[in-house]
Amino acid sequence: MVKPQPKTATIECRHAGSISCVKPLHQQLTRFLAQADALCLQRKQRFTALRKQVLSLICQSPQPLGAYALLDLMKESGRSAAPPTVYRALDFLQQQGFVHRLASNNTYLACAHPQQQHEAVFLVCKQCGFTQELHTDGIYKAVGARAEKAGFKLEHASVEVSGLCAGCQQKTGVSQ
Amino acid sequence: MVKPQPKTATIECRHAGSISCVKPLHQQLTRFLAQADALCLQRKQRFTALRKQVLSLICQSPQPLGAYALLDLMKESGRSAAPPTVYRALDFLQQQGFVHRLASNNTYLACAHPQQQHEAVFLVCKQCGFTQELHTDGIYKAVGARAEKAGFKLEHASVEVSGLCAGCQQKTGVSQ
DNA sequence: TAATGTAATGTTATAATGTAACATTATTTG
DNA sequence: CAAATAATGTTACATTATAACATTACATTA
Repeated sequence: MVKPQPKTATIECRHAGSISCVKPLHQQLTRFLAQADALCLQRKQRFTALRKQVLSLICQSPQPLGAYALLDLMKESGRSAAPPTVYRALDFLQQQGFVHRLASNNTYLACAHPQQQHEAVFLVCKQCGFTQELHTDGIYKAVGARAEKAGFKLEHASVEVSGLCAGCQQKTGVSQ
Repeated sequence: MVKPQPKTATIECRHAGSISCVKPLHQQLTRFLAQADALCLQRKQRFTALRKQVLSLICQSPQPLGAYALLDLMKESGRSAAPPTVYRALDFLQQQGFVHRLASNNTYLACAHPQQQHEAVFLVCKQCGFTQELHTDGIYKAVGARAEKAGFKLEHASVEVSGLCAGCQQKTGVSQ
């Protein structure tokens, strides 16, 4: 996938912490890494160079990255790496809530709100790959209520939406 | 508890067609296949022996099946098959809306309501693999509204919930 | 600080999932 | 029937992910 350059997210919200969801994450890289560092310290987890590099690469990418794309980037930057290395780092980063995995296309992206537990909705543009993370209580409440009604104990819910982002609609939608 | 439905003893929900969402699909196999057959005829699509076998196997499984599990079942039943064969059949069945694919665990399951276009919510038990397909307008309306607000043109939404089904909660949850 | 235990990473090999490309067979249509 | 199209067979390979074990880094404490 992926050719045209993505637009940036334009979602307004007010979360704790120093990361803004309005500004693209790669423009706040230092801040994002510092926050991860602080959270690890607080949680007595080790934010090693490897983990930091992986998070940094994901953070700098305009689109979510696959594990092997990540591996290639690591090699380019001089660090030899094999699949288990990157998968382990990804596991850690997911556990800490710093990245999410998109099951619909096997990619990973930085989480805009690593401070708190949350569930998110992802809007994945099938044209350019740009992915927005939305936080919406309403949807998860509805899912939770529906699950409970079915006697099901919800542990994790994943909502992934495929379609066209605003930018790509303009580019491809005019002819129709 | 299921509300008593008006008329036709075998149909216990309000959907068009002859398939009940209350009764397990494998207990209505013949009917399910007949319906798929009828829909294909109507749509001028070919419901070949291969496609029928794949749908039948999926339908008979209590849990969603992976493509390679399906392949094994086909081999057991005497038909030699290679991956592209089963993937092509799955593609067709998905296009016709007879099966869904679960991205969260790369499996396929029969659709309880192949008659109409719909979006579904899947409750996947991480213990036993049993998966329920729910239809809930509310959730999809909420997702759609949220996407629209973000200027995103929704084409497909996938909602997959992981947790414990009622049965497995009893088995594993007693100590708590 | 040396000894020890644990966590993290390196390394090799392989499993699991999915597709490209082209050959062959079956079905439909002129 | 011939020709076109659709479906399936077949080979090879791409992509995604993990198992198993070796090594290194870090932390603890005697």
